[in-house]
Amino acid sequence: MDRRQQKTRQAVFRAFTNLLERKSYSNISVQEIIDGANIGRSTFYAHFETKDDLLKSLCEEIFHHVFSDNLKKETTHDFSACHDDIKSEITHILYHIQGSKKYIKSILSCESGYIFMEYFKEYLCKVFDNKLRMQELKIPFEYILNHIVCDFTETVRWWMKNEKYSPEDISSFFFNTNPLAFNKEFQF
Amino acid sequence: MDRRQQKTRQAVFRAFTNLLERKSYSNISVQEIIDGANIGRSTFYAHFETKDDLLKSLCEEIFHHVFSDNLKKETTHDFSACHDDIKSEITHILYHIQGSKKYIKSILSCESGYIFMEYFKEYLCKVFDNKLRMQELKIPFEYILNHIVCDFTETVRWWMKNEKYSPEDISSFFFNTNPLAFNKEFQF
DNA sequence: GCTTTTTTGTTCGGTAATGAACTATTTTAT
DNA sequence: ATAAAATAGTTCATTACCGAACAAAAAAGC
Repeated sequence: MDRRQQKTRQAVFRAFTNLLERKSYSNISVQEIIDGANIGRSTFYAHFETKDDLLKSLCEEIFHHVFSDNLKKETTHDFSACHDDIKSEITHILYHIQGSKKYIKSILSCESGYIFMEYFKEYLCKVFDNKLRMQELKIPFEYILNHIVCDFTETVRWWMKNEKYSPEDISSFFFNTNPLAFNKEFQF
Repeated sequence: MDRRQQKTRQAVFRAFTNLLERKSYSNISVQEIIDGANIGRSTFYAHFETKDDLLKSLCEEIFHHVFSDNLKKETTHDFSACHDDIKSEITHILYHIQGSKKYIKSILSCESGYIFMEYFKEYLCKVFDNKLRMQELKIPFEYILNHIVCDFTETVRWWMKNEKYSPEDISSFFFNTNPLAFNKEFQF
């Protein structure tokens, strides 16, 4: 991507998250973002259609960073290594989330958090989809998937407000409260 | 000035001074500055002819900031207020120098310091020129002017290495070691 | 010495940013 | 309720930035 576009995008994202730290999403005007990013009016609209579009783009930027390795791995379909170490993969994701902490915390601090959570779940569905055990279950697979995904997103939201824990800690909490979903020995 | 030019200039100045903190002026390549500023090659040369030109521009930027109020005041030729409170004017300049401390320290840290000092003296000559008492002196006026200017620049250089002093402190040191030059009662 | 690599400085067609002007919509104030 | 002010979103001619390619000089390696 052109260096100028990259700079503009980053400037807008930075201005936007800085504003989100101080005021809620709906109270932020496009003009404030433009001023904060120190760009021209038409430049903003060349990149983003609306404020909602900006939020969506920022979420996608974050997810692309957080899940980049995982989604790449999925395309290779390395089925043998697919099920072997889910926990380390989750820990890995949590490390990336820790790296994007500043952005995520800003977004989660107000109404925009809802949008973020919904997009987050979409991505997580792809990640967990073929990680869960495939045995026939007494409970519908979609229910289990939704259960795990929601649990994970809420875990992350909680983590962002309780920063004293490491990715390993969080990973441990998550797997200890969901032993059955990833364990082939048991069944729901 | 166009917003893009402003950004580019600031990016180059920032990259340049960051480099000056880590390595000496002559060991810094134009390419390093370009990379640090994250701009295109041709963009750098659209702003600055050479590395020396960049240094000169940075000095001028600093002096414009440090002396902006004083040079403005001079154009008005407010002769009555001109001689009345030199000390507060010097203190004011020292406050501005304190504000540009980061840049100045970087430049002074190596060979580029020599260039800075020479430009600095040029500006200071204009400031002190009509501040010194105009009586006929046993010593040539130009000698006194050079004496004061050099003393002040060296004072600033010393200050940049001994940051524990306030502008008021430095101003006091300076005037206490040069009582005669500004005092109408005495003569060299 | 010589070759190779790095750095410097220039050129230019293509692209993104600019800002001012404009309309339309929403907020705020009175 | 209505006027005024702020915000949203569009358009377009102008300008700065980009990057790749180029030649030339300097530095480094052998």
